[in-house]
Parts: sequence; C-alpha cells; structure tokens
Amino acid sequence: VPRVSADFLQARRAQILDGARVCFARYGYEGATVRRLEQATGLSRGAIFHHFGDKESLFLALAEQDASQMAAVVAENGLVQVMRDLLEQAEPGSQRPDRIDWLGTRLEVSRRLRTDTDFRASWVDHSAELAGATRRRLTRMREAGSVRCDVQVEVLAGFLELVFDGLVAQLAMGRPAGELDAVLDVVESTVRRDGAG
Amino acid sequence: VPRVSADFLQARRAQILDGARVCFARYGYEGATVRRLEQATGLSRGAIFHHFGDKESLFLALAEQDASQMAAVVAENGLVQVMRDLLEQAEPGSQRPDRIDWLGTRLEVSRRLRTDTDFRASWVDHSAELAGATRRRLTRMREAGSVRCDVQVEVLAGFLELVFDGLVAQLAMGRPAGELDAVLDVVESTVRRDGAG
Amino acid sequence: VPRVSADFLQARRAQILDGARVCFARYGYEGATVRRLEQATGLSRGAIFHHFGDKESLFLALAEQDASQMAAVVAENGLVQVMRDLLEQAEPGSQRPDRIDWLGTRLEVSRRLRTDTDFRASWVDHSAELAGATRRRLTRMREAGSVRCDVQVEVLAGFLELVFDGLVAQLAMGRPAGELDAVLDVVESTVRRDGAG
Amino acid sequence: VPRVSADFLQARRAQILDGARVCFARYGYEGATVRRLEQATGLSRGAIFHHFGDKESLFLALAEQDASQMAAVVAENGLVQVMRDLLEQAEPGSQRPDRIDWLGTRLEVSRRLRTDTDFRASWVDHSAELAGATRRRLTRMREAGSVRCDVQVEVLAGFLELVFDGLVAQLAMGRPAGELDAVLDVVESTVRRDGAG
DNA sequence: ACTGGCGGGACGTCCCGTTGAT
DNA sequence: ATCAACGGGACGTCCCGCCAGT
Repeated sequence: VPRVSADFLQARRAQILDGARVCFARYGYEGATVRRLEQATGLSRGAIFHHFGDKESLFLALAEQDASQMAAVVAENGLVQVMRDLLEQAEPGSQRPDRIDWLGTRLEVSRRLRTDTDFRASWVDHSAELAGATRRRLTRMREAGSVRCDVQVEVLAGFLELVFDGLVAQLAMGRPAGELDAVLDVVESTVRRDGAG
Repeated sequence: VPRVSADFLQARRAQILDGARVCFARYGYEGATVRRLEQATGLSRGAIFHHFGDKESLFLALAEQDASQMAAVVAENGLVQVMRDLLEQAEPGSQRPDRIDWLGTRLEVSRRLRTDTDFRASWVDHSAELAGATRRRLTRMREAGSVRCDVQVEVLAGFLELVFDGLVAQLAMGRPAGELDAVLDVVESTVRRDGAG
Repeated sequence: VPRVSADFLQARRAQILDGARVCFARYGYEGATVRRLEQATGLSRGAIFHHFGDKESLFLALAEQDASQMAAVVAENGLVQVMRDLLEQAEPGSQRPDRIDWLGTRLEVSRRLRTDTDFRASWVDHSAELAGATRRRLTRMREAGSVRCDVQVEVLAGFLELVFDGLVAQLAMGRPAGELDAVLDVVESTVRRDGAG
Repeated sequence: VPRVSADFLQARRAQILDGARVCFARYGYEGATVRRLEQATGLSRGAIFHHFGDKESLFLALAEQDASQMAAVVAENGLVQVMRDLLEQAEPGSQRPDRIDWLGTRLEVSRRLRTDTDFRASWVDHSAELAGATRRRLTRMREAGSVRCDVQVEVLAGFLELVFDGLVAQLAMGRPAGELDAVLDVVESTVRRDGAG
C-alpha cells in the first residue's frame, strides 16, 4: 500500500524532471551538480535519488520524455513547423522562454552519445522514434503532392534532420533567432514540390 | 632570456595541443581530466600547466587554432567542400580518421558557449572569422554566376552554416556518413544558380 | 493497550532478529545497511525501527539473545561440546549451516567492544554470564573427578575461553573445520585429569 | 626522475602506514574515515591517496606489512613467545603500548576475510606465510627434543594458532592481560615433551 | 502497526593547480 | 623546463532515522 497516491507520485517525478531540465540545459550534464539539482527542484538529494536512483537515470528519464514529446509534435506538425516554433520561442520577446529547455537536453544527449558508449547503446530506440515520425510525415505529404518527387524521401528526411540539428546547435550557442527565419524559408522551399518556393 | 629555442617551445606547445585535441574530442571538456591529458600528451601536469596556465587556457588555445584553420580552409575551398571532406574522413575506411578531431573541439566550444558566459565573451571574435570567410566566398561566387540571385548572400551563408553545424553534430553523434552524401547534393543544388541542381 | 496480542508482537521481534542475524553475520555491522535489513527481514524500515528504535538497539538485542542462548548451552553441555557442535555445523555437508550465524554476531560484538566505548559499558553483564557458566561447570566436573587438579579452575576456564574465541575467529575467517577436530582432542586432553588424554 | 629520493618516499609511506595502523586499530575499517586518516597521518587526502590509490589498498598494504613482520618474529622466537610479548605489551604499565596496534589490524583482516570475498582471495598467500613459519619451527623443536611426539606437528601448529587467534581476540576486546599468563603456561606445557610442564 | 517519501550529513573518490626540487 | 608530491575543495552516492499518511 503506497503511502501517497499515484498521482502525487507522478507529480513529484514531474517536479523533479522539470527542475532538472532547466538545470541540465543551463549548466550541462557535469555542471548540473546535485546541489544545483536540489536548488532547481526544491527537493533534497534524498528525495531526488529516491525517485531516480542516480544522476544518470534522472538524465536518461528526462531525455526520453523530451524525445517522445518532440516525436509527437513532429508527427503532427512536421519538422519545419517545429523549427519555426523553436525560433519564435527563442526570440527575446517570447512569452514562453522556458519551453525550449529541451533544447539543452538534446545537446547534452548529443554529447553523451559522442563520449559515452553505454549511453549510446541505450539511446538507439529513442533516436529511431523521431526519425520514423519524420519519414512517415514526408511520405504522406508527398502523396498529397506538396513535396518534390525528384529526391527520395529518405534523403529529404536526412536533409531536414541535418538542418534541425544545426538549428538546435546554433540556438543553444546563443545565435540570434532573427536572422534564421529567412533561412528556414529557403529550407522549406527546398523540400516543396516547386523547388523555387 | 628563453632557455630553449623558440622553435622547440613552439613544438612543445604543438605536442600538447595535438594530444589535448584528441582528448577533448574523445572525452569532452570535463571528461578530459588532467591525468588523461598527461597520458595523451606524454607530458606531466607540470609541463602542461607551465605552457598553458590552466585547463581553460589550453582549451581556448586549442579552439582558436582549430577555428583559424577551418576559416582558412573555408576561404579557399568553400563550406560545401569542407563538408564533403568531412564526410570522406568520417568514412570507416578513411585513411585519415584523426583529422576530424577538431570536430569534437568545435562541439565542446558549442557547449561552453551555452553554459559559460565568460567563454562566450572571449569567443565572439573567432566566430566572426569563419562567418566572414563564408560570406566573402559566396559573394565572389555569385559575381561569377554560380550562385542563385533570388536570395540574399547573408541568408545563403546562414543556410550553409546551419547545415554545417548540423553535419558536425550528427557526425560527432556517430551517424553513418554514407547516408549524407546525397543530402549534401541537395544542399549544394539549393545554393546553386539553377535550383534544380 | 496493545493493538495486537503480545504473542504476535513477540513473533515480529523474533522475525526481525532472525533476519538481522544473518545480515549482521554476512555483512558485518556497518555492512548490514537498513536496506539489507529490510530485505532480510521482509519488513520495511518503519517496522524495524518501530520495534527496535535504531540499528544499534537492534544489534544489542540480537547480541544479548545470542549470548544468553550460548550461556545456556554451555551450562548444559560444556564449552568443549559447544566447540565440537560448532565444527560439525561448519562442515560443508552440515544439514544445519544456518545455526552458526550467531558466530558472526559474536565477532561483531568483539569488534564493537574494541572500538565503541559505550557499547563496552553496556556489555559487561552479558560477558559475565558466559564466564560464570563455564566456571561453574568446570568446578562441578572437577568434583566429579574428570578434570585435572594441578591447575586452578579459573585458569582452565580462561584456557577454554581462549580456545573458544580462537575457534570462533577461525571458523568465521573460513578456515576449514576438518583440520580442527584433532586440535580439539588436544584441548580436551589438556583439561582432563590425566593430561595425556 | 623522481622529485625526491627513494628513501624519502619510503619514509612517507611508512609515515602513512603508521598513522593508518593506529587509526584502523582504534576505529575499525569503516570507522577509520579518511578525515581520521588525515589526522592520524598528518597528511592530506591528496598525499595519502597519491601513495596508496584508495583506502582498500592502504589497508591491504598495512595488513601485508604486519603479517610479514609477525611471520618473521614467529620464525625466530616461536608463537608462544609472541603471545608472551603480546601480554607484556598489553599490560597497563607497559612502556610500549603502541606496539600492539597490529593486533587491531589483524582483527580487521579477520572481519574482512569473513565479509569480503575479494579480500579473501587476495589474502591466501599471506596467510600461508605465517602458517609455514609456525610449522617449520615446531618441526625443528621436535627434532631438538623439546616438543611432544605423540601428536602430529600439524595438529600442534593448529592448536597454537587457535590459541593465538583467541588471544588476539580477547586482548582486542579489552580482556585484562593479567589473568592470561597462567593460561599461557598451560598452553606451553601442552606442547612440550612432558605434558605436565 | 506499518509504509515509504524525504532530509541532510558523511563518506570515499577524484580532480585541478601549486610548489619546491631537480 | 619538467616532474611528482601534495593540499584541499567538490562531487555523486549512500545511509540512517523521522514522521506524515494509510
């Protein structure tokens, strides 16, 4: 018999994940010390590690959550629209500046994929999730006639993913979002049926 | 009065930088502990810190060196060609697999730009170097008639930089290079005068 | 007014003590973490601390129980017989291998007597219990004519206790029991009336 | 080229070992926290772990040193004499009370042999060292005619070791040494040619 | 009676940079 | 110029015990 309701437990996990997200985004994996995680979540070491075991597990849970959410958005709105939203949120005047914390998470995932073999092994599944969403959507759009036919869907998907990863990297680096809107126009017209836009 | 020749000193610095590059690339900034730097350079803590003061300075020197080299290559061959070379070197069968260590350095730069305010301030100059090289080259090419005119050079440069950063990120993450050749064809045709390639 | 019967309460205490005994024996006092105690007893932290207050109290209760039981056995069968039983139980083919868990408890008592002043103060009474049992039995045996007279009972008791503690230590260390049977013959003949056995 | 002479290095190791010995003896393995080790050795964490890697290695080195020294003493003076020396040193009025710190070390070895499988595996060699010294000496003494012949040397050695471990345990527990002199007389006469002493 | 979320202290480890010696 | 001994801070982990809730 659990002491608290499942809802409460879920809320606690969310509280920790949300705090951890801004912490990892701001300071990076190593920079997100346990003390900072305590501060960001408003909970103690004991509480955090009671729910997540260790820092690695916490980060993995966070990364999985973000990856799933992003895959869902891509499936519905497409990768280009996701990038447009990203730009809007990254604007200085944006009313939802906190929504792009997952951006930092994604970059940390990149880094760990590069330096940590074990992490790479445990990530392949989640990586495929997003890739699949993009390809399915492109195929659908092509059948609807709004995507160019002279290039394979596989290649177009790779192109969009490349641009997306570049956008994530540049926004994370602090590049001003304003200059990038026109660039996304070029990207979009490249994928559309009439290449000239 | 220096106790050794300036050449020798320069060689020592290069030896340390080369060892440090593979170390930072493989383990990341935090993961590149002093012990590993000692191992990779074949020198001791004392020698390393004698030449570079501290780890931060060493990394900054390394990043500057790599950024300059890359700017030079871009100025000569263009960003697209750099990306093609990148792909070739990242192939499993490549004979020069070590040449892409600067890739890891660049990603670490990204990460520190995001999390370390001081570092960001000291990097703006080097960032402008590469951006300038790209824009100058595009302008020259457009005058030569091989770059499309319906989009500003500024936007095309931003586009190429976006793709480049995406490529760096994906290669670093371990994405197989083989799939990306066709993607680069799309990128190249997007920039060229006749959009269809 | 107790909410459950005294019998039930006693049974719970016994359940905890039994689980804790194997835990302390296997991992030592510090190694017997609360998590392991939970696992070994099948109860939760809350239940354990509800009955015993803290880890120290639990260990003390356990040690007292084992000391009393051993004193009773010594009073009836004598220290030598206890040692013989010990050997038999320690044999690999023994059918009651779990009966010697108190052996580990006793060693932990030794260790805490050495390092923990408070514990030593609270243990003197229980220590006297066993010593008294041994001396009373030896006196009785000497009056019956089966124990040598040229040495004081006090000394013989000290001798047996020395051997006993040595046996406990060696068995706990994992020394094979087989070699020790003949040694106990020597011990027994040393105490008996005709020293030659 | 070492910065300091080998002698100095050896002295440092000895300084650390000596401090660690009293620390392990007084507080036990777990109780000998790194802070206490710093205090006892007069050196910092950095220095200690520079020489010994980690706490486990430090303890193992200490245990090996003590085991070797004891084996040497046994080979020369015999186990009984070692026990007599032990008693003398343990007397409250002893002038060399610190010499018996190895006693605590030995008990910690016992405990780790019981609870730590890895440690047991790495200890077998050192255990054999002492056992061999005892047996060789007994054989020599028997040939000289001062040890009884009706019992195998192997058994007598086991007997002495048993008594020795018991003595170590009791002294460590704080049992007064005074009562034990007469007990050792009994032990000695048991081993000698004419059992009566 | 019992549960388990939680606090917060302490532990062993590791790491960076200093320093005095060579 | 180079080395390694060394200091001392900070890290992630784990642990014990409390207590609110069932």
